[in-house]
Amino acid sequence: MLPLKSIIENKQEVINRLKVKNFDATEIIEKIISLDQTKRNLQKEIDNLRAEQNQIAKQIGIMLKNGNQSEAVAVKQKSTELKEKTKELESKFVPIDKELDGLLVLLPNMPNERVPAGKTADDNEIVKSGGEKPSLPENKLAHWDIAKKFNLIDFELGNKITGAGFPVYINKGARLQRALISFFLDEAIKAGFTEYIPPLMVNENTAYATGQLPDKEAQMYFIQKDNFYMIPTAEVPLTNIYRDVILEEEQMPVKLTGYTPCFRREAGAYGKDVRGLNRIHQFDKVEIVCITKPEESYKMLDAMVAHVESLVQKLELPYRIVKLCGGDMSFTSALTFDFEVFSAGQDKWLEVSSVSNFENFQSNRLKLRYKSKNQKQKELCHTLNGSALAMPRIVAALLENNQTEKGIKIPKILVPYTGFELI
RNA sequence: GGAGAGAUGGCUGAGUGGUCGAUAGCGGCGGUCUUGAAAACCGUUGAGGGCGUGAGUUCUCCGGGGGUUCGAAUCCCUCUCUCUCCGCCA
Repeated sequence: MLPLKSIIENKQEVINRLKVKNFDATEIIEKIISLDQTKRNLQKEIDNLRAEQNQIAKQIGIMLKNGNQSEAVAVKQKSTELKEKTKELESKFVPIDKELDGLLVLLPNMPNERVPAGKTADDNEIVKSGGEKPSLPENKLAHWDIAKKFNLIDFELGNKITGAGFPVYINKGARLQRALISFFLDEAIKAGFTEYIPPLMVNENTAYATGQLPDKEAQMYFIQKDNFYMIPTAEVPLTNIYRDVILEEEQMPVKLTGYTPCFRREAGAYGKDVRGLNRIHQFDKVEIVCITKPEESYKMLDAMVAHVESLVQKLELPYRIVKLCGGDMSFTSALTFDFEVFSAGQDKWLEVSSVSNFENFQSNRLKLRYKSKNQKQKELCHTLNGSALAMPRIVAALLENNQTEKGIKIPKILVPYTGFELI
């Protein structure tokens, strides 16, 4: 949620920047400004009335102490009248306040000035490529065939136990998965991140604070009986650790990491991208989350991108870094870099990470602030997060790119984790 | 799942209808003393909003929501959470 103050103060800039996200905010902002004005006026009136009532209540207290019963009764009447008037104003105030909130929630985050205009993923900007695409024989396989051939992942078994999109990992398939989790966590810890194992289900407040509610309700599994949501990403519980927190300046930057399974309903997903591991309902991911001072968030974004890059490099995967255009960015992001790895069996680039700076958009809802050392003022922090990394597509690319006559070669860096060099 | 107790400021913990945004202790910050530090002493120390250039002023907040009252941290209803005992259990 954009802070109201900055919307009012930089009205034109907000409108212009949101255009990059193909969002016309003109009307909403006009409405917000006028509602805010009405709200303030009402609040002023209500405050004054309440001040008067408080005054009277105090007087009555003193009168009764002094035994002036009759005097007190007379003043009570006055207060009752004021109270009715206040109630009347409040009944106007509440819906206005709600409407204002409802409108604020509709505004996406402002894209950074570096974000290119554009409508779809085709307008994204490839900022860097690395690694080399493998040259595979004609009879190369896609990962779902490799998984079957070596009995690594059983998709049908998942259908039986749960349903489509819940694969079962077996033997070296399972061990490879576990190796990757450990490797990613170790790398994050080396880079200064603190590991957490958070809950996999969250309550409504938590889901709201990171923006999954009301926006992406359909994406989450919901446990009706207890009112819990299954997390779609570790970002949700990890970031919420810092909900309603006021940090000291020297506590920043905060750097968290955590491995969790992620659960996504993917309602409406269909067609070509859903085969094998490409899009599933439950998958494993190591997430990194950072909290910084506003002036340091873009430096941190660069560091996070560099960290993720080092991971795909160590795994010897061909990759490219993509800067998302306004039209392809998420609602909450100000600047996003996606990482894609080339999966040679399918001849496809697969998105394996998305690293974003949310600036103060999330902090505003989280009420995550810091107290600066010199000026005593409290200011909203900036939050960032990224996958480092998401397993299934990494597994897909590793299986596909490393297929040889003798079997699937495990990248050197992973061997200490897997305990085998070949599948 | 059953029975009971509780939720107060960074923490501990008072407060059961009238200057209570809240006693006290600890912690934090500033100062005196000291070569420096500790101790001791003095002072200061919650969050959010409105109005005001400012000093300031005012409103709201004692787990969440609702109610009673001129007036509520204090009474009533409801929800959530925590603790203790019993049951079940990795």
